[in-house]
Amino acid sequence: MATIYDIAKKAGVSTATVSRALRGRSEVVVEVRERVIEAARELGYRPNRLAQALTAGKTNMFGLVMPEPDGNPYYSDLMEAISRCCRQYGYEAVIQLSDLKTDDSITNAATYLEEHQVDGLLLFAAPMHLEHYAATRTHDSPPWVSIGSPLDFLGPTVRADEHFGGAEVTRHLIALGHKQIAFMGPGASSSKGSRQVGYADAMQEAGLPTIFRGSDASVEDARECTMKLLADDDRPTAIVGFSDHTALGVLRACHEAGVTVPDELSVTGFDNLEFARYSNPALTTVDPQTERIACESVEYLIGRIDGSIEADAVEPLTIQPVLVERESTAPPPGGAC
Amino acid sequence: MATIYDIAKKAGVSTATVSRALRGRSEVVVEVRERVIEAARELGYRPNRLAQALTAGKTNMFGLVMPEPDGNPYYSDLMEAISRCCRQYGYEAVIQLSDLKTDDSITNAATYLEEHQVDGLLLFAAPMHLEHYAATRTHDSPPWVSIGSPLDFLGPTVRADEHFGGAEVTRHLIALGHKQIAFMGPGASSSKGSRQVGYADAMQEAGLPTIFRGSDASVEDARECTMKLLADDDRPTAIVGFSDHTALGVLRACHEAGVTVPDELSVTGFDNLEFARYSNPALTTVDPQTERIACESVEYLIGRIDGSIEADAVEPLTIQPVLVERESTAPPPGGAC
DNA sequence: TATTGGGATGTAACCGGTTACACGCGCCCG
DNA sequence: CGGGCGCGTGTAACCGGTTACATCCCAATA
Repeated sequence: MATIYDIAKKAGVSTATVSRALRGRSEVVVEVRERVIEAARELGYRPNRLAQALTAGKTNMFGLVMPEPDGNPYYSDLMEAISRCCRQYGYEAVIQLSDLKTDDSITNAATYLEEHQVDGLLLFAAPMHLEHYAATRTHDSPPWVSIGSPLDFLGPTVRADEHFGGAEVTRHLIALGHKQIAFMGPGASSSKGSRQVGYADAMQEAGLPTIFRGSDASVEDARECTMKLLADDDRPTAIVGFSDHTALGVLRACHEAGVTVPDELSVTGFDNLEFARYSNPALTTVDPQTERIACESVEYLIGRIDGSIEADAVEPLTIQPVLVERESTAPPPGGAC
Repeated sequence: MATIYDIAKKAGVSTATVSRALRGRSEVVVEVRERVIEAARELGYRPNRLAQALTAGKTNMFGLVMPEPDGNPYYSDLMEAISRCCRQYGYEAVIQLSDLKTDDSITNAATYLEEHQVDGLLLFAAPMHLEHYAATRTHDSPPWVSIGSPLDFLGPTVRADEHFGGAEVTRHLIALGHKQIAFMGPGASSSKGSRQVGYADAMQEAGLPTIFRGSDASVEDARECTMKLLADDDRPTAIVGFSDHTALGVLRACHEAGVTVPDELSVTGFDNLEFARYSNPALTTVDPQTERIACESVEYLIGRIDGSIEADAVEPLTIQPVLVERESTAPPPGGAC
């Protein structure tokens, strides 16, 4: 590759002048500037961003650590939103996918990005991963923010109010007259702010018993667990899905079992993915406002960098999700009993 | 951040020795090596990959340029496959999303990655973007390969045999007895190897007329165009979707119009996304073997780098996709007439 | 005319690493 | 006892840029 030395030789000036000319510094006289630019063009010069970043001490990149999507389109939504928002502020998002196998999975991915001198980090991960990461950070680590962590995690966070979302969708079902409402998906999460707890709190508020089923967020698990649930004698009249992805498995099980949604069973999701609008029936779900979360978290990093936000201002920012009513919910069979 | 200079001072050795010790070179005596490593640990040292890459002339990164997913989960599948495969070979994938607004969209994204000194580029893009890119490359550009470009594009390419896939799914419908089969999605593509042409060729082979509908790959467009199509007096008995994403819109339109799939209408997709297995009815589709495409293209780049593959060995590698029969296809209503 | 000032340009240090080469030391051998 | 060898380590150049500072030149001013 051509370097500024090649340009300098060709244009008969020093590298300092080349650098100044290319960066549009005013000190360079017009005639020289044009000579330099012409030489650069002829040589097909491309700046080496590594070298630039090394001297500048700044890469204009933000690192995004997130799980491998594994078929769940939510992650491409998130990625796209973050990427777009970074660009608005003159940054590029560098994405690092991470399996979540061990406690230090996220930390490793983040460390890799830090070694690449990203100017900030966005972490989409579970509390335990975040705790591990936070514990390993030092004062000279770049600013970071956790996205969407559905909990009382102590640290800089921008998230949807999942508790509210979970409660809201549950209340929607209760208002329709449902009394037996199951939650399908990873339920063991103990964190206070989660969708699961939102569901549980809404149920308790209404004096109804909670029913947790499912072990992970996969479609297949949701399908299988729903199949079992539907075979029960007194099966629930509504299922709250952990995510749209989970709800897909639920809907599929209903189809296989010949159960009509929403006439015989109501189903809800969470994420408002594109397919939720087009599934049959279209899915009642919760829109977590991913675009807003993305922007707020990027803006937080920008604030940290320009100094307008202090490192210890850890007030988590919570975005209110909105309920999207569609076709998959209706009063329970036999009317609101 | 701590640098090797800090370590050198702390351990009482030169930076050269620090570098050697940390990289595990044998020349360093054990006692010194341990002293250096201990100092590094205490200082929380993290190597600056920018500086390393600058001297090494190598970043161990591959750039992936692909369109903004815009709700289509195919792209996260692709991204994940590529990312995973790169890692197997000791590389990391850096993803750059690109809108496809202008001819140079892809070129700009690729240039950005080249300036970051990626060791190779994977481009997922349309022929016109690739032509533009190829035209701007010079001999000192890093090796690159186009992925999935469904055509007779001249240049290094790994792709699914989309023509075969399109033809295969069409033949499947013909074998079931369908005579009026429409293609839904962007149809104007003139490139020889596309799904569209596969469909058209299979129809012609059987002496049947082609019916092209739809203008782009969006779900909404597919839904609207299908609605119109279903209102026709002699509507088709089967619809070949450009992608699973498109088929989603088709299925939705059927649901809205009260048309039962597959009893009254057969529908097929292309991509074999996860939701295709769980949609109602489960979608007959074509699996493009994304995992294999990803691996082959990464291996091509590796080959170019280690010199085992010549730059002008442009024989495009074509992967045979496989038809996945599920529930959305059946003989036409009234039997095979 | 000598002085001052300021603009254009070059020199060289620096960012954080890697490594070719030089050097010093101890050991072995003739 | 001297020369050669090899090992461990340090010095300094280098990767490709940016920029503080020095320098030079010319016009304006006293």
